Amino acid sequence: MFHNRFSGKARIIGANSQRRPSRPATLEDVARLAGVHPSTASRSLAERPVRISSATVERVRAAARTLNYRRDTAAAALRTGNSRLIGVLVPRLTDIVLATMYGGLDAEAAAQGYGAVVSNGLDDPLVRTERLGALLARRIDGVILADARQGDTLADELAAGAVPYVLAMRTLPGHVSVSTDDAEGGRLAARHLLELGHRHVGVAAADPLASTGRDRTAGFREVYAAAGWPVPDARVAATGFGVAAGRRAGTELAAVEPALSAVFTVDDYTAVGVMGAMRDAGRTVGADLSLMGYNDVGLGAELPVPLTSVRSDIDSMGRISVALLMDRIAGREVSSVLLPPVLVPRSSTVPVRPGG
Amino acid sequence: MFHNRFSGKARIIGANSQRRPSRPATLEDVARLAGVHPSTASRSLAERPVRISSATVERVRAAARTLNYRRDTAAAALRTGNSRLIGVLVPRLTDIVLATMYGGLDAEAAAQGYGAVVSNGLDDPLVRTERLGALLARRIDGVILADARQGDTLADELAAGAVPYVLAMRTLPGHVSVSTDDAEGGRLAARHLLELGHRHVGVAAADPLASTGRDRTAGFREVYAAAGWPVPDARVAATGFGVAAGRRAGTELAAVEPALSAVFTVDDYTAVGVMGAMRDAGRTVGADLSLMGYNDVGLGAELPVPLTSVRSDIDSMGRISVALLMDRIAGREVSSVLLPPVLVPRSSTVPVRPGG
DNA sequence: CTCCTAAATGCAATCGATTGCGCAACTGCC
DNA sequence: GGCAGTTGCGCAATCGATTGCATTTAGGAG
Repeated sequence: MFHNRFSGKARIIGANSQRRPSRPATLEDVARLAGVHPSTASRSLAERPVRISSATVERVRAAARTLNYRRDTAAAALRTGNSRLIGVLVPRLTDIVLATMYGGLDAEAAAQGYGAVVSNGLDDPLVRTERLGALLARRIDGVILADARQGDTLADELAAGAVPYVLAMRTLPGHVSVSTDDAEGGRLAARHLLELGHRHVGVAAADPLASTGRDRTAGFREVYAAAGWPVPDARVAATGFGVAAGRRAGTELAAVEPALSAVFTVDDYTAVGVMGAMRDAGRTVGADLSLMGYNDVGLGAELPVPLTSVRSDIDSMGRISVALLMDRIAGREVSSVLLPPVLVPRSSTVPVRPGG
Repeated sequence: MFHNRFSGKARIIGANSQRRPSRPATLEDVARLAGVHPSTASRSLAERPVRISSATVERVRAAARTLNYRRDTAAAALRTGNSRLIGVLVPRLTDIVLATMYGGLDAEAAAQGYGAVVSNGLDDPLVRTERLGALLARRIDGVILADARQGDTLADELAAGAVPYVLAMRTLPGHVSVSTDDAEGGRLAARHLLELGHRHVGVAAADPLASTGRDRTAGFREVYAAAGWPVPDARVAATGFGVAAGRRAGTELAAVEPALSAVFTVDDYTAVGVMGAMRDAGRTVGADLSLMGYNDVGLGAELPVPLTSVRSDIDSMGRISVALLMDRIAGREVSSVLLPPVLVPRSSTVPVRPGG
């Protein structure tokens, strides 16, 4: 909560007021100006007017233009039952991957004449439920759930309810979702490190209840196990997503004996945290330690030691989520979509040292 | 635009449909169950019911609870003229500073019973106008403009219009805003580098049309000029915000002769780009080059060479913006707020080398 | 010139919540 | 017991856009 608005040393400068002029034009104003009945005006303003002479359509549209008319979405929503709003639930927008996805999502929604409302669920069940409730109260036409976790009941509640939805980013069995092929991404990472000769490796698995963390880790371990070098639980640190969590994971993994020659982190930001911890432990990424990230956020390439990562088209993920949701709103059948991952090798991964 | 939804190698898996059950309860349903008139039910459900017996209030609220009633915001908006929605315009949410601000903003808005709708303006006048139009069509109760730039007419249009607004993050003369004291932040940075003995320094100024970039740069140069070591334009690279822009700035600044001993970057992300370019130019941050950022995003501390930065309470900035906007919506006079910046020294800044 | 059909438009109800006004019942006071 | 003032609640209008149905107009056929 926010109590003392001006706590600390925040300074207040200047002052200002603002005038509040006339009300916006209504459909009736437009109709009057065009000399027709409001219903005719309404039909003329439809995307594809039916049974209205083109002359009238033009006259009405001209009137609307001169009056700077904009349809009142609240009134339209009340009448039609469609708010042309979609709700989006993410863990946190400060995660650049989610923010990128939301960028694509927002643009696509706007292109379809929809608005998007995002809320940070903070991976907290109470907050999530509360926020979803607020979205539902707005008679949202659909929901994109980007913060699903295993054991999550919210998705099931949505499935049982009246509101169309799709999952994004993270999957959940039995629900339609748009995500990257995380298991395959994990395999790509594993093959890359194997090719460099790494046998004794660790994983910073972030959140095992999120399909992203779980599947990337699973794909990675699967390949290593098949190659005869299984990765035991002791070398998998599941501390959560984010820089701070990565630091904890790095600290855990730095303590493994004998020392790991490479670490796969299921998220670039988390990888930065791992990097920090490893530095403090005296390891040098790109020299005596190979480090991989995931998602290829723009920043990784500019790090002092550029970070090897696995990339997917996250912007498209947002756009496709919207497209799928639109299909669902229209009552069409939809199927889950998996986006292909691509390995992006950089200098943070190097061949294993003799004896590593 | 989004054309071929399943371009590339995206895979489609499974299939799923969703049932669409009964409509949500209306106020009339609640009234009927409670045995009162809808108007009475409406009054009973108000935050502070007036002229209604407490017994009736209880009965109505119980009915609402059992029916799982949620007020239809579209209908309420139509009747009252208040949508209880605020619009937010940012350059891009992938900027973690903006995303952080939005986090605070969103939480505070929710606490006040409002919803927030964000749009990415992309610093593109056309996109911004279009998006703001879409927000206005939703009869937004207010706007928080976080992407103001010098010469911007959008803010003036808002001031002339009927919709209350406040600027956030960036300031503009004559408009109420909530921002950090950027000039002071620039001065803090300058004093820090001066104390370390740096005389021959450069600035990565990002976007000079954004008050953040401009004021931080100005404050910095002001202190250096006063100390007798003015920073000429040739040592100020204004290439924009972001990692890629930072790389361009870094390339420019790396070419300065004689070599700079320190660089102040007005944004942490941009600083990462500068870092990358400097690495490629053979410079080592924290050794033969001191580098400063701004905003202190969580990541800076975990970089291989932890980044010295200037921090402000960005989350509060979002919350205060909402509080000010609420005041304005209520017709109260409001004043701009400046948040104090704090220097956070880390190892990317070191004393100047002899002869530097 | 009349009749029929189709095209163009008007009429009025409707979505769900809010609120000014009015009526009835009740309280308190002299 | 009567009157003023209060309290609790119902009535009906209203916000702005949409849409099924009715009505008018135009055009073509016979």
